[in-house]
Amino acid sequence: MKGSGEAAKRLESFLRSRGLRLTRGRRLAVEAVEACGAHFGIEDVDAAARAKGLRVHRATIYRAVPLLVEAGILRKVSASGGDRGEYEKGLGREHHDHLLCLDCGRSIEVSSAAMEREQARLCAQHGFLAVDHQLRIRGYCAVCRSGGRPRATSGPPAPIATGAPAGRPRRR
Amino acid sequence: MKGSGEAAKRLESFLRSRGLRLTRGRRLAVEAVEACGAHFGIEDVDAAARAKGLRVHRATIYRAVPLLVEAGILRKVSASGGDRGEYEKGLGREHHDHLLCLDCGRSIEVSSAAMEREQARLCAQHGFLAVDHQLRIRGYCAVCRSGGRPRATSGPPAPIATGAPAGRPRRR
DNA sequence: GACTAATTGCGACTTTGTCGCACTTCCGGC
DNA sequence: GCCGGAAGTGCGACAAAGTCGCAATTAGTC
Repeated sequence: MKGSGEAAKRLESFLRSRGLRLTRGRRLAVEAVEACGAHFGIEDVDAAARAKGLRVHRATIYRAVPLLVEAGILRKVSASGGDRGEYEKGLGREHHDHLLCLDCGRSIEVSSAAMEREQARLCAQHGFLAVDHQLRIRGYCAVCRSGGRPRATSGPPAPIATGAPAGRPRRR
Repeated sequence: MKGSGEAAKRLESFLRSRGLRLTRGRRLAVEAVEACGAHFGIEDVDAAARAKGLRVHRATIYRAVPLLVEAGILRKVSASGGDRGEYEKGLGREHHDHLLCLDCGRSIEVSSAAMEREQARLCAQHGFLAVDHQLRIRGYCAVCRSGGRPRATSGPPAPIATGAPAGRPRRR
């Protein structure tokens, strides 16, 4: 329950550097985010806040999250389908890509120096200045391929996850 | 205006193989898609259909498009921000990745065998069976970097595009 | 041509996200 | 410590993107 330290500090200095205010809403947003799993959407942050008894309005979260991204506390990703806005914590974690299992919904994080190099080469070749990038490979994970696990189809979404809160797969 | 041939044929055999029907709605959806640019959303398909005087309901398009994806006629991508569902034609075009310019909004298609190889290696290493993948690098294109073009910020979205219909950038 | 299950059209509804605006709170100055 | 003004919040209304149930229609089959 303590560890918000770093993120909070980062937020504060970011806000200061931009002449923005460190407010209750923004602090609570960070707290709520801390309580989220590996990948989450804004609705999850909202839910986490509510679960912790923090009173912040949805609109405030929507307004705070982009700041957290700018501050480097969060990263915007589209780990799953890529439809709704999704985020992951970005502090103290190096860049990684995602292998997304279409069966159990799990998302495996991987990273490859060779890949990074190749991307850099591609960019250079096109005179493109990269800011960030995102690779998502969809397919079937080793566990599901060997059929050793309950499928997402018909049944609970397979509890084993990168660390997500509880239920990402729900949609309506 | 003629060329729907291939896609239509593909759709037909796909539907047949799945015991689904080749209906008016699905045919019109393909036609409308043909009229779209390189990257488009479902609303664009709808608009294209309307523009061609084809009467298809939005819901029908929403139902048809996933089939077109399954049939390999379309590919789902999140070329731009990655928020709303976006698609591109997938027929007869080999896989490519996207360099997305944050300034002019253009999306440059690139492909790299080395990258594909590295991805395959990564998957193998994790026992992951890839179905498809998507790499998106965001940053600034050569044109914008040299400052030679009107910026998206304040002003029309830079007409030079990968071939998109007309107005993707609009939101609300 | 008749039959039947798949599909469509339609509108209502949900979800996700944004906006304007009055009220509150932060924070630098005194 | 208190003040003042601007930044930020809460709120509800709204917009866009998607989905759903259902009656009417239609593609295929016999």
